[in-house]
Amino acid sequence: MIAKNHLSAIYKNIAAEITQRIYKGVYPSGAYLPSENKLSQEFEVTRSTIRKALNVLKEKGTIESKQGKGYLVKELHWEQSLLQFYSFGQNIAQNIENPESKLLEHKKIKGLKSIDEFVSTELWQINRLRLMNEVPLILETSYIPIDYLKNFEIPELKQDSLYNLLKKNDNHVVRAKEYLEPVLPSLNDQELLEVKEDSCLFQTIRYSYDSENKLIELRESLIRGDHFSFSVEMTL
Amino acid sequence: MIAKNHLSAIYKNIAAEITQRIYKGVYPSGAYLPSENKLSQEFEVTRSTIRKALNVLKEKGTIESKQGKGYLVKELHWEQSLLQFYSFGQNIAQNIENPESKLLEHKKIKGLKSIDEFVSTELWQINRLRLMNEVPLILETSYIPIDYLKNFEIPELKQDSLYNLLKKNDNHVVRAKEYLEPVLPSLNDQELLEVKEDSCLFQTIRYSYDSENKLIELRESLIRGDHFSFSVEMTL
DNA sequence: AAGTGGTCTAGACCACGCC
DNA sequence: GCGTGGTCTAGACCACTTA
Repeated sequence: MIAKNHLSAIYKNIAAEITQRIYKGVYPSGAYLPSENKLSQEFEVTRSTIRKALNVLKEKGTIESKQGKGYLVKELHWEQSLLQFYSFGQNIAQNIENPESKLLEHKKIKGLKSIDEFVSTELWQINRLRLMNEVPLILETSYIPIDYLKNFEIPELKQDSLYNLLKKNDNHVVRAKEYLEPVLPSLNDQELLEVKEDSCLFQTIRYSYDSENKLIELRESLIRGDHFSFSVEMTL
Repeated sequence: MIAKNHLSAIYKNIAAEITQRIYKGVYPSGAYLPSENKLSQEFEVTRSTIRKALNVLKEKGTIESKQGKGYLVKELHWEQSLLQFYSFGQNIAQNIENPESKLLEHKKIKGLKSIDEFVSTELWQINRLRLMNEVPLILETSYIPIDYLKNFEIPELKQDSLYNLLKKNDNHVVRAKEYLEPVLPSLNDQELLEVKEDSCLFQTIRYSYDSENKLIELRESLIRGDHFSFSVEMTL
């Protein structure tokens, strides 16, 4: 039951409740939410209050409204949100074609000195190479506590995304922060990404957290700067 | 007068009209808009329709609502929006301290081959160095058609921002797109930014357009990657 | 006390998708 | 035709700011 609490508006409580249900899988991604009318009956408010609540989720990109159909729970929405800033080339909005992912290595390590949260945590280290049209573009290294990824089968990684695997282990990423820096490739990077020693790369580091604010993945990516570019657009 | 046109919702037309008034200076930045009640009288709609229109501008960052006071027209909001992605260092949210701007050079050039819009346009080329706490951080080169910046006095540049100068010449930037790439510094860059040849930089290229979609500034910035980092945060 | 934005109600009509 | 989301109205009460 949603409390009528004047310290925080009702629509915010409803938005939080619906978000929780999405986390917990009551409203699974790919499915539609109950209609505005049904939700307004359940929460005993008018349709406009429900609309205001749903609008909160819509702005965050958690759901998407389709006239005549309903509210669709989006999958991986936040990962796409991060990716929307990347584009290929400068003016061309090319589509992602023939994406491919090669698993280079996976092993257990005892911890990461440089990351406070992972200093003494047993981790999976997973190295992958991402290609597009057979051109190597991104070199990824993920670190995930083994506790969060107990059922880990190699073939799954080739088909499923890491986030889906985490989901199956009941770990839901709800917040992520990503940092970008320009770097030069190491010898190993040069070989794998097929670039020269003087061609700069983007290095991104992404921290992914669950709803309890625990770090569940650290991902370092090296991205070829000659094929990717980061872009931001602003309109008054 | 706002037409009741069912091809596009009324609130969108009102939002566009108010945006135009902000462009034209009817509602200058730093001032408050007329109240919701007054606007609903003028446009002959209910308060909720006005609120929906104002919400469009609020989401874009054009205006800001303050309970009990009104809607404040923000200044340079889009430039701040671009800047919000930059941060100093990785985890520290340091403030910008002792900012300084050195005018290195300014001259007229006959055009830029690499930019279609500027191939045969007489341009101002303005080179500036930005420092923070006496550390050189950003090397900027701006190209502006001389037609758009007729009254150009050197001392003004030291105090006023380029956008304010353009505004005084009745050129209002309403849209900008910025691209980011990792690059290595040239010899000249190394000297000015005080970095070594193997320390990577961010190169950003920003295109600024006015309301008629004319390119009014091209700005290339070289940013020290060891002091700046780009970051994006996403929340479900 | 008066004016402002923030929230919420109850009801209406429209445009879209599907059967 | 029916259910869905999208828009709009008319009015109420609240919280905040300023005088």
